[in-house]
Amino acid sequence: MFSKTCTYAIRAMLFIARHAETDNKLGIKEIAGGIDAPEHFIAKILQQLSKKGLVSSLKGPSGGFYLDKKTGKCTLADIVQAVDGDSLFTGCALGLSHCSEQYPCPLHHEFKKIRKEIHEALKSTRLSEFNEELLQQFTYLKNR
Amino acid sequence: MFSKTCTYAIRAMLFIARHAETDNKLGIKEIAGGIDAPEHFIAKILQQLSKKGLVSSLKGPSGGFYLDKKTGKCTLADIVQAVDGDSLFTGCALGLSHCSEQYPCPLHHEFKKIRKEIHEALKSTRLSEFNEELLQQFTYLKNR
DNA sequence: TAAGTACAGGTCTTTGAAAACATATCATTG
DNA sequence: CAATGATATGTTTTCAAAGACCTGTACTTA
Repeated sequence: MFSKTCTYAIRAMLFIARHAETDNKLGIKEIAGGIDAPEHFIAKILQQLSKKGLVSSLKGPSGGFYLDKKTGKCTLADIVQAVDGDSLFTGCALGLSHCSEQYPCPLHHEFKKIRKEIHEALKSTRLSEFNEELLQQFTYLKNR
Repeated sequence: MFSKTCTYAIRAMLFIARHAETDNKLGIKEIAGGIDAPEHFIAKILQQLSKKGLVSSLKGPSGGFYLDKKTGKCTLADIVQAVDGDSLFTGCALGLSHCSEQYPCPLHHEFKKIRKEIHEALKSTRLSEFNEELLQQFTYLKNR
C-alpha cells in the first residue's frame, strides 16, 4: 500500500509524537533505535519532512526533532503526501495516464470510493491525537 | 496501490477477456500491442498466470492465450494474489511483522476495514463479467 | 565577550539490491 | 518446417541504504 520510505516516515513521526516535546527533543539515533530503522535513512526522511514543515528540529547540543503546537497538528495524510506524493489518492489503479471520469479504466469507479476512504482515514488522524491513544493502548512501532 | 507488474497483469487479462475466446486466441504480440506493454515482460507474466491456471494457452501455429469456461471465471483478486501475493490483503500497512489483532499497529484497525473492501471489490469482479461491460461502456487499456 | 570547540541536524554523493525490461534459445504443435 | 508459447539469462532502471562532508547552535574558556 505505502512505499517503504513512507512506512518509515509514519512510524518515525508516531514515535516522535509519543516521546518528544519542545523541552525533550529526540536525536536521530534514538528515533532510529525506537522504530528499528536504518539511521541514515530515517535522517534523510525526517530532514525532508522538516523542510516541508511537518516536524520541528533544532541543531546543536541537546538538539533533535520534536513537535510543537504547529507541527503536532499535521495529519497522516500530510506525511504520506510529503513522501509518496498524492498518487495514492488520485492516481489510476492500473497506472493509466489518461484514466478519468470521462474515460474511466475498468477499475476506476470501484476504486474511487476506496481511495476516498483511505484519504479520509489518513486526513482525520492527527499526530497529537495519537499521542494519548498510544499511551493507553498497546501499540508497537518496532519491527523485531 | 498495485505493483507495476500487477497492473500489467490485470490489463492483459482484461484485454484477453474482451477479445479472446476458445476459437479466437490472442498472441503475445497482439496483447502487448493492445495494452502498450513490453512484449517479453507481458509474456513472462502470462506464463506465470497460465501456470497457476488463471489463463488458458496453446502452443504452436494459431496458438495463443484465451479464456475458457474455467479460466473465464477467475476474479481480479486471483490475479492480484498470483502476482503480488496477498500482502495487500493481509499485511500490515506500516510493514510491521508482528502487527496483529492482539498487538495492533496504530493504523491496524482503520485499515482492516479498507483492506477488506479492496479484497471484496476485487473478489466480486470476474473477467467474464467485464467482457460484456467493456463492450458497452468506453474503457481503455492503453497508456498512450 | 568573543573566539574556539563539540555536538547534532542538513546536504550531497556513492553503493547495493531489487524490480522492470530485453535478448536469445528451447520446446511444442499444427 | 514454421509458428508460437516456455524457459533461462542478461541488461537497464529504480529505489532503499550508506557514507562523507557541510552548516548551524550552544557551551566553554581565557
